[in-house]
Amino acid sequence: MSEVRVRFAPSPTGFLHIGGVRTALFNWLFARQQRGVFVLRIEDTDQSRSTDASIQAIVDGMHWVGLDWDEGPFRQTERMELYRSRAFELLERGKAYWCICTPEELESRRKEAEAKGLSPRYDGRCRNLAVGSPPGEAALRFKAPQEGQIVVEDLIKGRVAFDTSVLDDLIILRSNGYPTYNFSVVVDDGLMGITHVVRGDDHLTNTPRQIPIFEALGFPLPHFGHLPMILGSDKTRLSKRHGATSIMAYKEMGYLPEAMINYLVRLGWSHGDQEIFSRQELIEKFSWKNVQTSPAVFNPEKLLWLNAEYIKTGDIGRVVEALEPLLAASGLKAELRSCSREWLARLVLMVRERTKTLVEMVHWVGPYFGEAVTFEEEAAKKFLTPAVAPVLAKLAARFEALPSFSKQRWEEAFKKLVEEEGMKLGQLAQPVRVALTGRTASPGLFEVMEVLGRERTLSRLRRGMERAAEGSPSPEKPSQS
RNA sequence: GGUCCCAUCGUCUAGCCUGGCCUAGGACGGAGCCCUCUCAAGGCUUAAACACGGGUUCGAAUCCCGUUGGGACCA
Repeated sequence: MSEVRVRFAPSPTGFLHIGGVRTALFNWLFARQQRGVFVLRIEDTDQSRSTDASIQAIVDGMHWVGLDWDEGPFRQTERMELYRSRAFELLERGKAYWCICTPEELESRRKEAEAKGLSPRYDGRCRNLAVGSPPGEAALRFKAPQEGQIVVEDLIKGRVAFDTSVLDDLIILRSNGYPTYNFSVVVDDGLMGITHVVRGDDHLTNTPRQIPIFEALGFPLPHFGHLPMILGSDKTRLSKRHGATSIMAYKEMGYLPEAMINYLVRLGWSHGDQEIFSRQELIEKFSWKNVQTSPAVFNPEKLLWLNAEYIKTGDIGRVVEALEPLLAASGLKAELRSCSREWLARLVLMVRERTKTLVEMVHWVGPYFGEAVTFEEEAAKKFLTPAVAPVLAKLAARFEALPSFSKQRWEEAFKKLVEEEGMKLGQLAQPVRVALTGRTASPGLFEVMEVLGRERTLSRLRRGMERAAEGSPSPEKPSQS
């Protein structure tokens, strides 16, 4: 058994696309499962705007989702001589020929053919001309087979047959000396010893064009697999209109890479009813047989759900680690330095089940840093009213009488006071919540106190009481009962 | 236009290869109820699909043909 070698060959378009990540993922999973080699190759031949920055974007994206490669990144623009020499080799061996038809001629003949209802293929005019050294502008064409069938045993689609009559003699080297896509791909896949070419569905019809080139070049034929496309909600190709398509945009939106991978792998692949997979499980269970043949619609809501799952059930250290840079970026650098990892983990543990993204988590976690609270005006206006100020004062006094924080004891004290005042639990809970967090929504009150600690709980309670005593600064009359 | 691919709830999918276990299962999202100091989470319940038409067969989501509808590629 020879070693499995697969590749991911994106073109640098400025960022790494979600569809690309899925293609990379399937290749990567197969490579890791088979203990093979995963090659990264940048297909930048006709990308005049291909820059180091867009290659970096691909590398960064791959790093973020944790898809590591064993060889590369190779750049096609650095391999031009390879393509040229292989093209000339085909010329020498009579498998390619110079075509001196000008683009204008080709265009007019194409239109003519179309008008007659024929397929607009190259008519092979220069095929038997045997042009020696070309006088000026000329392209090199491959002599495609003219009879029989080309059968692709696709890993995913099964057997697909093409009639060679649909193939024309395609250009392999343009008159400007640049190789065409179909040629450079074959040279690379052949030279790199790729055993399984797995790529997007959109290349399926390129395959019968490429197979004869593999053969002419004397390369062993790899296996082929064509993955169905990822579509947007309107069933058209996924694009910016459907939301973010760059993988890094999801990092910025607070998604965990493991959630991203889990979502993407289920888009076109399944293992029974299982929804959640660890990376190791994926490597073990992945199989081409279970890859879907039909396209899939990208569903941001399910991705969001998965992200929430990973946030609330994932390893806490891992979640904290992913959150920290976002916290630092939100202006909490100093606070982050002065708090302990244990305390931060407790805080994250407290809020994680109410946040679906890390960005949401940053918002949820905000009130627990620093001494003072920032009241949300609406919340303060509604719940910190003069009427509750005395009760808040009593509560603070009772807590203060307790020597140290105890969740249970404080809760008892709280409930006792509620009872004595003839209130409902919620009537006091909300003002206290606003006093402690500045907001109307938070984790359980006593958990909040625990994370805040005795001193901050007390001082925030007093501050809330003051604010309540001041009453609403606006002239509006409170209308709530 | 030619060639090729595809078709199960709104979406991701199981089942299809190797017909009967399918009055079609799971998940997201939706609806309702429960829990509840708020917000979540959680629990329970529920609506929702085999594109259509022919065949083959005792029996078809599953096999065959066609139609329709999507998509890709070549220009």
